[in-house]
Amino acid sequence: MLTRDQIADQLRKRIERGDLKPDSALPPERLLAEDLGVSRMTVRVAIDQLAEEGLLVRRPNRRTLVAGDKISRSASFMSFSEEMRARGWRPHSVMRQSTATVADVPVAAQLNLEIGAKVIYLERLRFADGEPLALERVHLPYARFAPLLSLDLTNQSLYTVMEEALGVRPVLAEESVEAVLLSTQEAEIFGTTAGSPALLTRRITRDEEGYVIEAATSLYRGDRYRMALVRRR
Amino acid sequence: MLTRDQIADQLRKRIERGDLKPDSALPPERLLAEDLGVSRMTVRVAIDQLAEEGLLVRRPNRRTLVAGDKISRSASFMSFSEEMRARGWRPHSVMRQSTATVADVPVAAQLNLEIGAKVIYLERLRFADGEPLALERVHLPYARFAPLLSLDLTNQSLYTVMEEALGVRPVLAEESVEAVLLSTQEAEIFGTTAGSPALLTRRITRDEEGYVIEAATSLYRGDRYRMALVRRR
DNA sequence: CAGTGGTCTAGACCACTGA
DNA sequence: CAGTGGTCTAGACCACTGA
Repeated sequence: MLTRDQIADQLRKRIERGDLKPDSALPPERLLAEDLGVSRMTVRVAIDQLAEEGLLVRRPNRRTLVAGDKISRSASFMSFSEEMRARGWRPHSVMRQSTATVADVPVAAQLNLEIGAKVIYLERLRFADGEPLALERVHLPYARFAPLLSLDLTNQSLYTVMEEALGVRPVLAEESVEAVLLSTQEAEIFGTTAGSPALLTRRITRDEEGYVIEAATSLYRGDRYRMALVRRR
Repeated sequence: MLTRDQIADQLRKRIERGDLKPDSALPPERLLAEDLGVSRMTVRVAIDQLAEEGLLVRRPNRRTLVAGDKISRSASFMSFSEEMRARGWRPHSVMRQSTATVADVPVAAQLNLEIGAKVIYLERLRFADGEPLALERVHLPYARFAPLLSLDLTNQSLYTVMEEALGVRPVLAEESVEAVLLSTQEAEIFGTTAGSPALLTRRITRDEEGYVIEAATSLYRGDRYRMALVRRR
């Protein structure tokens, strides 16, 4: 039996191959269901999934359209490594710090821990195509993530390691983004000049159960990085 | 018969009233369906809707949870006025320019028009609690939006006017965000100093049919504004 | 008017959880 | 093991679109 995901994959491939052209209409749902030997509801959830990704555009009472070329993909979040690869840049990292320490007031509040509770602190300088692009500072609860300290995180996505080694899936991130100027110290790390513009993002990430698993800040060079996102209404 | 939306509203109210407490489990879907006299599938789409908004947290094979207090709402986009009111600030605007002009190469590319096609240009300085916060520049296709030029947009949300006066609903926005420094001219408009950090967002907005309805850039003072967003994975 | 997506029903079977 | 969410079926009726 064909599942929702298999049907979505099939449609995705047809679009990528060009069988279904941008701005053209999809066949009627009832016809797709019959051709694929599934019920119409199953076709609908597959279409919903692709519409959510931005590949298809639903129009009430009219056929669903294949999205135009320029609509970019979903608003889901990616790790630094994933994002850089998606943009065609080669990522690598230098680990500057990786220690166990204790939570001060702001960190405790962000991670929902007691003040003084053990936490892990990671600081990585992240490169794209050999150039330093972002300085990332992450706090994690020690109780859940102690094993991370003995793993090599230099060139691995933190989210991938969390998932594969600890079975923890980050699913929701609340982020804020602001514009700041680089301090002398920060400029030195990037090899640029103090007072250059930079994007500072703060992120609180939660797992499937809604528990906070990470409080992170990332400082991106303003002259090299632009954040992209898709919003819906 | 109860619909998906009515069921979602009912659950939303129960959560707001505190009948359903944060971090507690929702009743089983089968029980809710029976109590409400609807089928389980209908209950499920209502729950999906609230989970999408961040009010509920689904857990496979376990009861759905009411989200904890701190999880913020959806990642949908808002107009400047809507966003300011949501943050508890009083918005107002000064219209600096509102003219018909012709599309140059970048504007034509963004709006999917021929070079030289007629477009509307709006430039507004936007205030929060009496302080200048953002400089917004918008291009719209003249063919669809000519009536806007004769309306008062000084203190109205552009999206509200589009919807109410023209029946056009903005539903999808592709945005990019970067950090820049204010030029002497821009600093003068804000009444601050050149070289201050600022957030520059570029936005392409589409209607329900996927047509581009707006190409906008907004320049936010970095010392006063922080962008907030929620990402999912 | 036929075509089409939006929504709903009343079941069914599955995989996973946790006592 | 019972409880539970995830997925699917094979229909049904509705409202809107556009010829």
